[in-house]
Amino acid sequence: MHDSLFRALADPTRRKILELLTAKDLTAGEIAEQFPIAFASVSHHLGVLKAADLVATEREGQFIRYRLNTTVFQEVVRYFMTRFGGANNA
Amino acid sequence: MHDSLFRALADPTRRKILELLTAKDLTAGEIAEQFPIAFASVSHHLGVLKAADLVATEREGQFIRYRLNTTVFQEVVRYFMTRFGGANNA
DNA sequence: GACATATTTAGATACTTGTATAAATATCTC
DNA sequence: GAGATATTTATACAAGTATCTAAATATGTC
Repeated sequence: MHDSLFRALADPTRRKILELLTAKDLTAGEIAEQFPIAFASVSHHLGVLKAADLVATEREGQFIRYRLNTTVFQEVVRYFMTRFGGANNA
Repeated sequence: MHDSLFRALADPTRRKILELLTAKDLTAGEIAEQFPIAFASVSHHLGVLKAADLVATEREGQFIRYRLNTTVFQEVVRYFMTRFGGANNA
């Protein structure tokens, strides 16, 4: 269940994309500009992030705007807090 | 810097190992028993977790005991809290 | 030191994945 | 609808990885 989520977070380009989106929502092109790789490659990463539900999209005319899905991040934090955040073994 | 950490978390077997270690410290053999894969494969996963500093080891005679390194988990939570936990864009 | 147990390391293989280029789809403007 | 811009999808390929078996290392016991 968490699998696509953690796999999505495993790539540094994708984590960078997420960090960019914390500042403000961005179109696919605005995101792709920030990276030295091909637009299609960034698009692939965006697809992975979307499949993991880490981002959501909305079409705006020719553009597709990406935004963070903060709900899922809360789930990630909850995952770590519940499993690893409590009292530790001796 | 976080790279080995997130890559380590990307595999479900490794996450399961971490969860086992939340209950109590375990030897490599005790961990390996829990999985349907070869001992050597589990050993490989343990090596990845150790390289990511998610676990620490201590030799006990013939055995090697693994324990969680909770400090790193706190760093993970902090990563998410600082970057994605705050107020969101409109 | 020889043998048994515990664990890791080495080498091989199948699978996954990140990237590229090229083609396809979608929207806008004329 | 033709052409331009924005984005995704298809295909291919190189690099990474999860797993296996076999060999190597480390410790304990005799």
